[in-house]
Amino acid sequence: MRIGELEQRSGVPARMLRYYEEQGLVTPRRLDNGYREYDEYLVDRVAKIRGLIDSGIPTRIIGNILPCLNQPQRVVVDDADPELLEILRQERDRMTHKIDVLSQNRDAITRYIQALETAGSRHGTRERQPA
Amino acid sequence: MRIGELEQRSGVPARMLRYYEEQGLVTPRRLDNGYREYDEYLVDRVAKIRGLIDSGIPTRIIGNILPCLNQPQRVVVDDADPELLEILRQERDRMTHKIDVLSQNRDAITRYIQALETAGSRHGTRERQPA
DNA sequence: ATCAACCTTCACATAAGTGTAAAGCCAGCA
DNA sequence: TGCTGGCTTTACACTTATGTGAAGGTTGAT
Repeated sequence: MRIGELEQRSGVPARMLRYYEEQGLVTPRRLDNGYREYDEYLVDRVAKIRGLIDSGIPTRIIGNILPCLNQPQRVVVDDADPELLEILRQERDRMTHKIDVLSQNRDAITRYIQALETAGSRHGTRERQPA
Repeated sequence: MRIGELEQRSGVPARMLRYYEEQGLVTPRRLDNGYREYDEYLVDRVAKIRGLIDSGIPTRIIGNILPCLNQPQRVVVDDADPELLEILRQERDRMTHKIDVLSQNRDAITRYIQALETAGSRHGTRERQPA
């Protein structure tokens, strides 16, 4: 598909898709006329990239972990580059840490919201009911 | 405590502490001589701020959720600003989303690492043993 | 007096976008 | 045939967020 369709289907603006290509995160084939041609699986791929960037993973790192996310569960490289392996382990640990931080803080926010809601309803304020 | 001690104890460089103050995330009292004076609980606070920024939460948002993290579990505002409440709910949901994205991708990385390790050991490569 | 820790301020750096102009491609249609 | 409109291309510049470096000055302890 071309860039416009991918924009529609992935929700990622064409402008960003070109930017991500510049950053080496996606490298679509080119048609004879120079237009970018994207494979089907890239719809999910670019959504995933968005999520990762949004979660504080820099593009430089995302480039490294992309091979882990191959749609057509492709060949794991025969012999592992030990440097890459170490990068992956580090990044896995960093992600675990982010998950912990986010969980803790989300829970704190949740408790705070509940306290506010309780306080609000005690005052007769209109609040959404628990489901 | 002064900025140097906070730098030591929180691991956040003094330069950044001043920057976060500029962004309105911490507002230490001032001594007569103009030096910043930080309360004890800010040691944890600034570490939390670091974690949140690192997890892709912009400072503008962090400013909003800081009240949720009060050390001396302070007064929940008597009447809830419904706008703030909505911001909090949105941010809670966004954080949940980030957690999901990170978890999924971390698991994919973990599987990939294991595949690499297996492939490596099959080739006689030296690898760390499972504990 | 000297020296480290602190102050402000201005400037620079990097990442991740975002705007947009000027041109190329192509399908439909008079 | 040639025009029009929509999609696509590159290229250059601008913006915002998050820092970082360093100059030049003040404070306080020894």
